Amino acid sequence: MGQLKGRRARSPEAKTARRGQILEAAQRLLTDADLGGIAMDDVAREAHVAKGTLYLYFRTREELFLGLLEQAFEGWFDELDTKLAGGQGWIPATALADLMTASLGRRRLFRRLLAQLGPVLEHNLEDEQALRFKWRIAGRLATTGALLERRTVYLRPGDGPRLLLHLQAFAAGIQPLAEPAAVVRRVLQAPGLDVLRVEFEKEFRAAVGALLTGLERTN
Amino acid sequence: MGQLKGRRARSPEAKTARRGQILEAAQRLLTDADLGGIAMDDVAREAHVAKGTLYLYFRTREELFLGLLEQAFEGWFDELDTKLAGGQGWIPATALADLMTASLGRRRLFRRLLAQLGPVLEHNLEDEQALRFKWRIAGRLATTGALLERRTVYLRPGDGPRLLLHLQAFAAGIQPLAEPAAVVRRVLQAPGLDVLRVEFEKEFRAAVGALLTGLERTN
Amino acid sequence: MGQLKGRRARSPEAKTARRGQILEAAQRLLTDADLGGIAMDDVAREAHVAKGTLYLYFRTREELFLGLLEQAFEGWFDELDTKLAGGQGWIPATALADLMTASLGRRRLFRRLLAQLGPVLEHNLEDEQALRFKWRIAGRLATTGALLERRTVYLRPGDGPRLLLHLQAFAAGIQPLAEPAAVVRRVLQAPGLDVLRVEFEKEFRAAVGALLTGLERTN
Amino acid sequence: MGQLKGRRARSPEAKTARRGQILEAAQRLLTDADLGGIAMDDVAREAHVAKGTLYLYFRTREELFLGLLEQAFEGWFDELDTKLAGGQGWIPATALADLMTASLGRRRLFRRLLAQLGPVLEHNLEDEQALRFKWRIAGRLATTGALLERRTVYLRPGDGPRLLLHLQAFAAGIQPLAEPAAVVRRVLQAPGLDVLRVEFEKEFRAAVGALLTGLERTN
DNA sequence: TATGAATGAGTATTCATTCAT
DNA sequence: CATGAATGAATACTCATTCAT
Repeated sequence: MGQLKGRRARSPEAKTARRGQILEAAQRLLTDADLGGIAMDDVAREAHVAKGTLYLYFRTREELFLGLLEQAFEGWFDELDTKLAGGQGWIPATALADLMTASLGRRRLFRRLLAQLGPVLEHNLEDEQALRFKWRIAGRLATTGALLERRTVYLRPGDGPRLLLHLQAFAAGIQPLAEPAAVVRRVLQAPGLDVLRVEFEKEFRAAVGALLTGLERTN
Repeated sequence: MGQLKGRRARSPEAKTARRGQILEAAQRLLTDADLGGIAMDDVAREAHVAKGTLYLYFRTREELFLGLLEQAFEGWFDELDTKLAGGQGWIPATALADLMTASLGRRRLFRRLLAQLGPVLEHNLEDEQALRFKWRIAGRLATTGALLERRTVYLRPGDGPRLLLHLQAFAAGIQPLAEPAAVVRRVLQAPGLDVLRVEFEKEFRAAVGALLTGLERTN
Repeated sequence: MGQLKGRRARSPEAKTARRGQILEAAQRLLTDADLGGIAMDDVAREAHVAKGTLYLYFRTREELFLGLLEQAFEGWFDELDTKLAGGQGWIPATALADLMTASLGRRRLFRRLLAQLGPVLEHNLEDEQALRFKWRIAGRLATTGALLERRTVYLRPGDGPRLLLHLQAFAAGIQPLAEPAAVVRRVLQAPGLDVLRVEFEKEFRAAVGALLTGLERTN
Repeated sequence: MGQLKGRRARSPEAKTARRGQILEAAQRLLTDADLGGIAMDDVAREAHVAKGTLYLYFRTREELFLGLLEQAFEGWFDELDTKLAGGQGWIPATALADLMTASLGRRRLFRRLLAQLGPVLEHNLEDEQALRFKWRIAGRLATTGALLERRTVYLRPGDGPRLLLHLQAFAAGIQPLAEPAAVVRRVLQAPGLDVLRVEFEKEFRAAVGALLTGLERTN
């Protein structure tokens, strides 16, 4: 784990640890606050690190939070890989829908970051960082997607990664409806607005269930 | 229509016209720039209006852009209503997928705003404004959703509005992938990143096609 | 009285009435809010008049509130004149101190405006307005001051107006201590800050009592 | 003293020095301009510091200027303490009036800030700041007031602090008459307005002289 | 490496005043 | 006279980023 608090990080491991320490701090803050409401100052304070130190590990604010999203992506892919590689036989559409709903339902931070990817996170990045990120995602998409294809009948070559992409897109799109801003949350109590009171897992499961069923029946 | 250029807007129609003039200006700016990159100064200049005038028609920046989104929503619902009320008989899943893909494919601004709804737009609003907006959406969701149910066999009561909600969520989620920030666009040229080079209509059609097929076969 | 609400003010009386209507509105607002917290919009609304109308009767915001102060000054002088001209014989120092304390103690608005005279009110005025105001004050200072001299033994020629000037200055100086801003009011609850918890009438009476006694004994 | 010009202030002393540098700049500006006419931009420029730096040392504009007033208060109390503790024997009323007039007569900035205390300075403060300020004042009021009581026969216990409070209130009240806004200064040249052409030291001395004489004769 | 003081561009919002109707 | 849209100057404050120590 490379325990360090105020010490200097000289070894590569120590540096990785410090990087992680910062990301964890950011993650903690994001549990309660919106991305837009978190300043670098806050992250530094939460990480028990000086503000300047942040910039030793991340070139920009966006890179920092993108790092968080990357981590979240990895976690998701890891889980899927485990689940998919662990089992045997074909996974029926409904089971897969359940699996996906569960994995994304649990990952609130992931969903929240996902929803900010385009509007916020992918700005102010060096080409290099953006490339690294995209490469990483593409790679895991390929791997996990392949795994997905292997465990299903209804996914044709190339459909695995694509499905994953669609799922995360849908999750990103549902998220703001499921966890709206404070004003909206308050306002949605009003009668007649039931349609807009959305629960992530319910809607996600429904839509993804239909989608997978559709693929199953078609192919 | 209350044509006015530099004149003062005294009549209700003239005021509505001026409001529209501002919204159009904002819309024009949004074609090229990100929401985050547009200052009130810019809108004022583009609308040939003083900055203070903006605040005569919109209480906050967010309200202004939310107004734009509302307009876009209305436009979408209008089109769907026309299409759905105009025809006869049941619409098969594939036809509906085509219809939806077309209507959303054409509405780039709508998609872009949709993607910013949660992260940006729904902050700094008065309860009153938020409520008005949500009410409006809920109302049209109900109407158009009902129309949808009437023209399909596979949509059960309540599924119409819900489907619309899912579609816009999916559109919002796909959008940032289809039109990423400049850095990302550049970077995606790299080989091996094909999966991430996403075209809105293609992906949307595929997913929605499957989804509707799924519903069709299930119900 | 020149009853008018939305009607036009053509006759001089009607115009004066409308002017009064505006001043009354401003006065009403000043009861609860700080001068700095009252916008021309507010005055207009309270006076049931359009904003532009305000500028038909007062050239600037400052002139409006200076008008209020002038009115308050007149009221004060009127009262003093009545009291002083009404009685007979010499007024002892203590009686005069009581009289003055009472008359200023009752005039909260006057005191509040007085405290803003220099910092705020006397800016953004045309020479003409400033002159008119000062002339008016000087005139009444002279009259009432003379009255004061006539009813006292210890005031020598010229001391009357001067005393009045000193009294209003002291009132203006005490006022912010007696009615501090909200934060301060809250904070003054803390123990050890008793010296700063000031009651206007008490302090004013004490100081003025001593002052007048001093004059009485000296002259 | 922590001499620094463009250097960074890391040590506590250096930080105090920088704070002082900012206050001095504000002070310099206040010599010619009204509080209301001084923007944070101006202070920053005058202090040769970036605007943001101001907010490293003062939370709000009000806090900055309140800091100035506090400093001025301290200076006044310091002088009084020196004068009062330095001498021997009882101070007669006239001598005390002279002393007070001199000390306040010299402190133009103090008087000007004093006159703005209520209307402007004590807004937009955190409770903490307000409390600190009031505590400080109360403390020095107590000390210097006690000193005052020790050197006089006519001040009874508790009258010392109170007298000081009255004196500064009177100074604050006279100040705008003695140094009115430009318009007024111009206008006061007119004949018949002699009463309003006020010289601080003269009026202050007269009133305070009487007041102290009154106390002397009474007690 | 780490620090945290310093920077300064960036901006939404307010509001007295004007002027077209 | 009255109205109330329109104006646009004015400004405190934030915060990502830099850089002296």
